[in-house]
Amino acid sequence: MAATIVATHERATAAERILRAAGVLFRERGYHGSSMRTLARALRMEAASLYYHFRSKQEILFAILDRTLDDLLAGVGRAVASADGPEARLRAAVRFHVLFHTDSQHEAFLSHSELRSLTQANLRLVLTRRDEYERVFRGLLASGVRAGVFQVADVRLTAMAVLTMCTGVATWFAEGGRLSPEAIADRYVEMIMKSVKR
Amino acid sequence: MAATIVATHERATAAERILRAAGVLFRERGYHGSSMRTLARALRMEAASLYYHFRSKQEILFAILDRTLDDLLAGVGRAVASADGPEARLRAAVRFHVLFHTDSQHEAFLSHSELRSLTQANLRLVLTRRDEYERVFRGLLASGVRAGVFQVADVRLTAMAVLTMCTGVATWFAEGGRLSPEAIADRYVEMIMKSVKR
DNA sequence: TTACATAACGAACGTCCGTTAGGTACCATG
DNA sequence: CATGGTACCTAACGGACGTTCGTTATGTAA
Repeated sequence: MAATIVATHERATAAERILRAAGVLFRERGYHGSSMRTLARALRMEAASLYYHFRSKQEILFAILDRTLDDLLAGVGRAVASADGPEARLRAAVRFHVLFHTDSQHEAFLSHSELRSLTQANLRLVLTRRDEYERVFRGLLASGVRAGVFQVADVRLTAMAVLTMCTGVATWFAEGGRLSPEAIADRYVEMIMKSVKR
Repeated sequence: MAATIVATHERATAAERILRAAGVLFRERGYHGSSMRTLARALRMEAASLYYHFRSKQEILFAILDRTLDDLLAGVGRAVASADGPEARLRAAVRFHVLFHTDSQHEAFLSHSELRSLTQANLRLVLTRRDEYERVFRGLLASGVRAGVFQVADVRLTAMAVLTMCTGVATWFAEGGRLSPEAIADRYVEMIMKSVKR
């Protein structure tokens, strides 16, 4: 999962190391609260050197969100394809969504909290694909309702509720905490399935 | 609800008008993305004049979060006191929580997204009271489990799931949108009760 | 050896930042 | 009518910001 940004290895390219560090920094202090000098310091380089790899600070933020959406869309596609029937598919999609938010915690958090720091053009690009992602969940809920296995008052609202609930995991999850990502995912799946089942 | 920050009236004090405008601005551009000059412009004054009412930019942020927590704690207290039994109490608390996040959308959003912009001392103060708020929901869930009306695998995790799900409303709610705050609250209450009931 | 690519550097640019100092109208009250 | 607080103003401070510049060190292929 989250294969596009590898980076934890030392053999990652400079651009990947920059994106990884920027993800952590932006998440901790926010986009406007982080300076190119601080980011450079974390990477043991000078601020000017960052401009060899990226044209601007904005481009770094956009690259993070863009890759995150790549991973989200590819991941949910794989999850849905791996299962049969609305119930199993929703389970797989929710499970993926939660695990993604523990796995790529920083980047996932940014995808929601720093949309406001994108230029209008970049925001449009990101929102279009985020919509696409949300449509997957609306589709799963709707087909479950049609099949008579789900009962939800409002597909659109339920999809938002499910997504924001799981997305919230990125705001409080702590590595090495009481519950493992898998345990959290399992319990979230159960809570959600109980809520949407007929 | 949310009576502490009145302000929509023209008869609000200058300090209240500043907090109200700062809430909107910080939410739109973030704390570090908003300057005292921009805030002043929105209020048709000069940046220096803000310092007559507040000692610093940080004090403005803290005042917003502090008042928001006042309102949250007082509101959930009233909600819980207005009902009898774990089920009715949880319903009332959830309903309040959702309505608060549509009502005081900007301030509520900040209470989660701009914690990172607080000084350490201010953060400690805010987190202590946020913990207190979360404990209310954990308490409601636990007493429902003890009474045999709820069945949840993990009280702590379920409380976080419920809270972040409702909190998320502040991220997407739009005034004059498809659903009224009351309709959203009602449906959220139903989804949650269905998920936690035995 | 020549030629070019890669990846970094330190210094400087103009701009904006949060904040402070000092001044000035406008009141209400003596 | 004088006084003093209230609520704002203009001007300025030092510092940090994103970014650009010219330069350098190293590697690699012809």
